[in-house]
Amino acid sequence: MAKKHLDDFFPKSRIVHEKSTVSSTSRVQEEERKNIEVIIRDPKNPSPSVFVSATYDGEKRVACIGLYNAESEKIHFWHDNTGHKPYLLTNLSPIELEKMSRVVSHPGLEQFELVEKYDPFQDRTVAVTKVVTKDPLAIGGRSRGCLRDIIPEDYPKIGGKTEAKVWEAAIKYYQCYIYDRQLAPGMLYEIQNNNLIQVKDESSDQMVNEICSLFTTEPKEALRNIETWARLLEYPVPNFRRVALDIEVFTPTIEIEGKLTFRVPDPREAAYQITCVSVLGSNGEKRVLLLKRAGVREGKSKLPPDVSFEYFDSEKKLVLEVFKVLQEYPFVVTFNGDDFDLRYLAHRAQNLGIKRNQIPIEVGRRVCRLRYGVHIDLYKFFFNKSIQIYAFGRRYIDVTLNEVGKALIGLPKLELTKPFNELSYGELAQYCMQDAEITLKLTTFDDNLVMKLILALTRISRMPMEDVSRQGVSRWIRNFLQFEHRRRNVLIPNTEDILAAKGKTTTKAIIKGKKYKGAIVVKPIPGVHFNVAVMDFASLYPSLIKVWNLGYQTIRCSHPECKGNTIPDTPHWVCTKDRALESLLIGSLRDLRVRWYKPKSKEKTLSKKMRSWYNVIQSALKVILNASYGVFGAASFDLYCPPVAEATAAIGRHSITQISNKARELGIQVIYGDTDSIFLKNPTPEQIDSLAQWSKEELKMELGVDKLYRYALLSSRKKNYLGVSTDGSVDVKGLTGKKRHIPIFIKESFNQMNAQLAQVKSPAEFEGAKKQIANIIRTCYLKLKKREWERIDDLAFHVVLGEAPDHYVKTTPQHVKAARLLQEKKYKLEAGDLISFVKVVKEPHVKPVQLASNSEIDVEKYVGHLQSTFDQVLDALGLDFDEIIGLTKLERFM
DNA sequence: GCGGACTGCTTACCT
DNA sequence: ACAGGTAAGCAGTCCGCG
Repeated sequence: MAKKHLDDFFPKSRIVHEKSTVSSTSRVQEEERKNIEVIIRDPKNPSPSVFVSATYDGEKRVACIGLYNAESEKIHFWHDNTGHKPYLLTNLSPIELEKMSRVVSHPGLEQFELVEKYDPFQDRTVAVTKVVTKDPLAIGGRSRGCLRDIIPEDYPKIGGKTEAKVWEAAIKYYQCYIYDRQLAPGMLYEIQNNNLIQVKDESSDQMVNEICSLFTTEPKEALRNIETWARLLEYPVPNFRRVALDIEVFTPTIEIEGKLTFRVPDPREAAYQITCVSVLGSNGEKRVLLLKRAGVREGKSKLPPDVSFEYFDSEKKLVLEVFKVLQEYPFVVTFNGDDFDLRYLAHRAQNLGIKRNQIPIEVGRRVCRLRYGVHIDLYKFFFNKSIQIYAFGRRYIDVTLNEVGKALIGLPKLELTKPFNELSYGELAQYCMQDAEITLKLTTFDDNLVMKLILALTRISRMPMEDVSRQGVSRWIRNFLQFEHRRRNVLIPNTEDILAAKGKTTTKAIIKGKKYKGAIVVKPIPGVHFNVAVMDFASLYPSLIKVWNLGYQTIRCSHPECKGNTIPDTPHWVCTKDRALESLLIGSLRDLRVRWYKPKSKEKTLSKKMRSWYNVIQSALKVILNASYGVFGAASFDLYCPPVAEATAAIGRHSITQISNKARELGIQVIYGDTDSIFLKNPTPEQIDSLAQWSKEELKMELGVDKLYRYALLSSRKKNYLGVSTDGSVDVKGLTGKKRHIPIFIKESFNQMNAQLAQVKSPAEFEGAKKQIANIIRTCYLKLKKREWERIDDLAFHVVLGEAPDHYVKTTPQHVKAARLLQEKKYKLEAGDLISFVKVVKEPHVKPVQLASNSEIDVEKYVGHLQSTFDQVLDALGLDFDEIIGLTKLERFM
């Protein structure tokens, strides 16, 4: 860290002094005045535009902002005119830098500036040098010889004694621009006299005020932060005019086992013809562009009459027509367009001799951008684990257009009845259009939920829409934290600075190879328990981060007087003087979700439209909050801080332990608990109230009733139970019968059992249900024994390949064995593919379902799986599998 | 040389 | 490219055993 003082620096011609700001509160206000120009929206003026994209224009050497005007439904671009330049920060003085020949002679160097930054580790302002460049590549391009490498490399050569450091050198230029100008992607802007000016729309003021009135007891700083978030989130969403695009390419076929299989053409080579492109606009435009080919029949399609069929005798003309579409629409949605459709189009266009400047696609390493619009690749968005699990509640498992389409909008891909290359024009058009339709509808269903979700995340994360829809939750979190650092003029630390200052973890994980100890799972009391209340802490980890002021700056802070503020079960302590940025921001997001958006999304008096809007926001917040603790324990996160993650988990354990003890003290039996929840047997409303009250007073944590089960059926295993709610719905958690890899044959019986259990209202009614359940199991067993399954597919296990088949070296699990058998038959398999296999008598005891026949099935293996699936529930019910299937004790012994 | 006890690997789940 | 904890099923290894 720079220990130098401003006095140590001698101004030179290239050196510019920036006005320095000192005290921490005035610092923030100062930054705000400087950066935020705001005008009030005038209803009579032409509508302002939404900030949707940000890039660096390499030719003009400035930031370029894409603005979408909801009225004209077009995107226009604005180039920076403020003279903002790329830079990095270093602890070296300009004098020292002047001595470094490779720095001074660097063609990209512009100037050195002296600036002050707040150092979060030392809790004081320090002087650093801002090395300003003409071009972001001068700071950290892929090529060697960029300044962020040169400075530390050459410092010893000029006799430098301390360590040369650079900061903020890995931030994308356009993000840096957003931070410095404190811009708000997803919000309204206007160009006035060629200046970019934020437009304040007063229509959301009332809501923002209402929200803020909920938080008047919060500290001023928190309230301010809540207001900022509320303003971003309450703002209305424009209509995004968009087009869904899908292309079909001639596909070489190969024959396997008499079946024709196709190989997806390589988009980098683009060696085959583009045969069909479907275009489906959100405004109703429906077009199919077809390439005329010899020997292709006209055929029929069931497409509606408003779809226009356009035939091209030249592929080049077809492609150029597609490019017109790409230039005409402000937003283009695809499913895997980054890696296939747009990439193929671009390379094919080159192969066809189309000039570069006529191709509106910028092909990147991983992304394909549009020169004049925004490309949203839904595959990347739906692939995002957080989106998959928390926003869509695991409704889809495989990220394919077919599966996602089926799961979210009930629209599967068209099934082909003949080989792809033999389709008539009509059939091809219909197939292609169906894909475009699924793609478009994935963005329009539930009142444009997906577009709204992307926009909400854009606003929270301060990122362009294209980035937010492709990157993971840790980037979203990183970016809004970096934004806040800049707002407060706090030096953004390097990952190694944090690690060096705060160290690693101290607790021992239960799982080998993990970095620290995690949550507690309370051992369940097996059996049937009537009248169970499940209480949980609302957003446990985000709440702890808020209440305990956790963040990289505050954990193990440098103030001696804070060391007494210890964290249970760890040697760590936390700061009592400064507020951690993470604590503040994550805490505000948590408060907004728990106290405003979640209740609003359920408020019956609101219109369906409003409720669904609140639901979008609360899901977006949920996705972010769910990851907000994990990121601190992830080495890939820029603000990685193991002690923060460890402390959070430790306080979590402490909290659930305390609350369990208190429950018992109140005379309530705790029959189970996991991480943030406790299952209470037959508690009175008063007992529940006093527990919640105690939590609020003693732990400063909100504890509420999450579920009321008529009864809960606990197995002896942790994370395995079944709960029947008061409304008769059944929650199945962790039980084998629910897992997706299990054969449908077994799953069906399991579901039948659940249906029986859902009927049970009182202990007395259990007897009848037990008989029914025994029947279900016996029937299933006998069907197996008599080999009377309907289709062999019903017996298939479905397991995902975590790696490519050749990558397994330590062991060969069964699904890999099956995968290798498929590979022998020339199937192409890679990581992420789902393998369906059955268990057979002969070595190696598994066979891919595609290659297996009924006679080979090892029935005894399946009986074994049937038993283990049901045993998890039967012991709690006091039933015995062997007895059910009619084995006497003697037979069992034999 | 063989079977049981054990560890390790892999996947799917829970919070 | 968010975390750790738990379960199941199988693969592979070690050890004892005349």
